[in-house]
Amino acid sequence: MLHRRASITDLAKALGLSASTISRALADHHDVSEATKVRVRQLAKELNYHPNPLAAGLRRGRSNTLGVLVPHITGYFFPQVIHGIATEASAAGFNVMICQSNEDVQQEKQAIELMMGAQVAGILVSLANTTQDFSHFEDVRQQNVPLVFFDRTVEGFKGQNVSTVTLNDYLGAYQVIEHLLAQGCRRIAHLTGPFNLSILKNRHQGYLDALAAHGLAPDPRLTIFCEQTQAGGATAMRQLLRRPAAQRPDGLFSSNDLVAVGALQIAKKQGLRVPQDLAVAGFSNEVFTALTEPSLTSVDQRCEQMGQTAVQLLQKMLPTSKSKNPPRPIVLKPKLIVRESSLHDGQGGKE
Amino acid sequence: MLHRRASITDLAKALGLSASTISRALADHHDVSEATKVRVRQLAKELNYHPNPLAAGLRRGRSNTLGVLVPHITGYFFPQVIHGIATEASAAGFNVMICQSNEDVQQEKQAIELMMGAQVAGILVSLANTTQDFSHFEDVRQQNVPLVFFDRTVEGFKGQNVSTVTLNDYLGAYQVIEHLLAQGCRRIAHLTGPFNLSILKNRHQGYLDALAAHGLAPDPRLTIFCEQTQAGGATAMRQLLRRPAAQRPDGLFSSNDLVAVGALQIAKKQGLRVPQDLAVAGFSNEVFTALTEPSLTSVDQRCEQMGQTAVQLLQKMLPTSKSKNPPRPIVLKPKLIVRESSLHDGQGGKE
DNA sequence: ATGAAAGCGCTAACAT
DNA sequence: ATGTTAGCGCTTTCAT
Repeated sequence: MLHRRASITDLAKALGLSASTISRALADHHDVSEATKVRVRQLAKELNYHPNPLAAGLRRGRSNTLGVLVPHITGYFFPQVIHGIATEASAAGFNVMICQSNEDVQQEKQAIELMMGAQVAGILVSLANTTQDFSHFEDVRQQNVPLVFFDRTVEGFKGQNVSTVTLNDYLGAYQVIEHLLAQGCRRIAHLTGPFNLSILKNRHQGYLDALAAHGLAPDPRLTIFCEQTQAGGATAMRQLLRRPAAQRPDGLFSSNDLVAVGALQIAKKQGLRVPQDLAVAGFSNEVFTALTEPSLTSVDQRCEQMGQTAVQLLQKMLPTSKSKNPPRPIVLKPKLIVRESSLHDGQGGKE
Repeated sequence: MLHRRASITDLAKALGLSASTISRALADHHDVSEATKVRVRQLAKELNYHPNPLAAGLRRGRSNTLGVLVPHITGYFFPQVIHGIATEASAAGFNVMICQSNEDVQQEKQAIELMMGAQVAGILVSLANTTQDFSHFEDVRQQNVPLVFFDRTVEGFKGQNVSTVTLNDYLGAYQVIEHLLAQGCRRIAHLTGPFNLSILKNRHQGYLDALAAHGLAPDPRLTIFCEQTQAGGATAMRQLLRRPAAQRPDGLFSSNDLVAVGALQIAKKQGLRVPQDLAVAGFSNEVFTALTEPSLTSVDQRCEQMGQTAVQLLQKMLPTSKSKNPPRPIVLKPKLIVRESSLHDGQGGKE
């Protein structure tokens, strides 16, 4: 038994063939005789031969691994997107390598280097929320490695082999507001966070436009910027409830589910009935939205579909693909999930 | 500007030196003159040189990447462990490559091959719950690639370079039961799942032994095997409540938080007061345990610490390490987190 | 202090 | 249908 793994030359020697024939046989190349192929495959199995992807990658200048870079893998969204990516990639014969930036540009940079070094066939990225400078993607673009930004993208970083998949956040917010208005709400507050990422800006705009479209002038005092945590939501809610009765909201739209829960808990603690006195909706359809009391209306971000779509876009940009132009950006449609927290009559839970 | 990345020979030519000198200079080898090192580093920067890890790995037969293989990255546990791994690995100069088995042995096998092919310096695995056959780890062992099993491990797969980190699940369960008994519970039910993974078996044993230690004979009818989902918990609870009053539990310990929530919701719906009529506790300290009403008592699994410990064990098994014997298995101590669902007096929330 | 040469395992252009 | 040759980028002995 060998200590090292069997290599292609081991097979070649054992069968009295050349390395190239072995290589071709294993690749099922058309001009290798069937008999030889059988012998090669047979021996490969016996010797427990596994091809060395490093050597192949080095030689070919490209591997069959896709790199995925996300800010983190906590919560519902990113793991689900990754699941979609993994499924689609696997079906297309790709391996997947996952890295986290921990919302840190420096780590984002390192991860990109790691992936480029591994000669990945393409890269799928969702940006860290602090990323302002994109020089670390220059290399990727220059070497024509296909790049897909998903969910958290950049304006102004275009290229032949660069594309994007996003959710229509604007529409998601718009739908929430229309739903709350239909439930009879007239003073709808909005909890949001910093606007560096366009996501939150777009949701805010959807909120404003939906109100305007229904003839309601948005009250700027009802948009509250808060920390994107449960505590942040609690603080914001307390602040809202300290105001004179006429200035308090009868509906609440939070751009973040955890923030919504924080607000929900304070509202209940202060004696408000949800949804009767205050209808509440969040964004992301986190797992726990189904577990709170009342359960929380939210917006599903089509996570799996986003992952799958991202891989499909990537494939269109591979050198093997015949499409010439960079694929157009894809924008997915969000799905409003109505639950108890916003449904004035009925039991909620329906979709 | 080059299309391809600058290589070591590009630097060599440009400086009139040999490739070996460049290699040594970049590795800060002691017998390269300081002057040369400076020139090399300078030019490397100018040409935006990045070493090619594939070539280095191929040559050295080992990379500085660690492979992490988990069943999935949903929920709280695995992402947190991975975070611990990533932090510790990064501090030690390792890159991390994450793969999922999706609880499927076949995918587990593929991922191991991918990692071995990438010449990882070591592998950290938590097994798929269906894994019975371990032949895919034979290769890893034979080539002496350090292997650490965490959380979900195997009995009977030992080796010079194989080690384990687990949680003391038995103790976690034991502590839960002692806590419930202290709250006055006398008939404590246990919701659990299939025993293929030793985790659930150990928690069940902790449950039994804790009762016995306090002079209570465990009633086998109070151990319910159910699907490990919210729905499974709901079904189990309904089943328990259909029994005559004297046979119903006054305490409930679920080996899974989601199952606990399902049970909790049914109990409330049927008019039981939690914790007064039924004290409830789960296991894993999932994020949502703090968000339910009442909030759910659970057991923290020391996720981050588990990840860090796993990397430390791995380092001890690297060829560079001086330790000779395989490190002893590490067993971490769980931490009971008491919340409202089990606290008969007081408000809970303390740890 | 530096260079020459060999080779890790694989593939692909160019023979035959 | 198979072999020969060269080389991907790097490290490492062995020279000088």
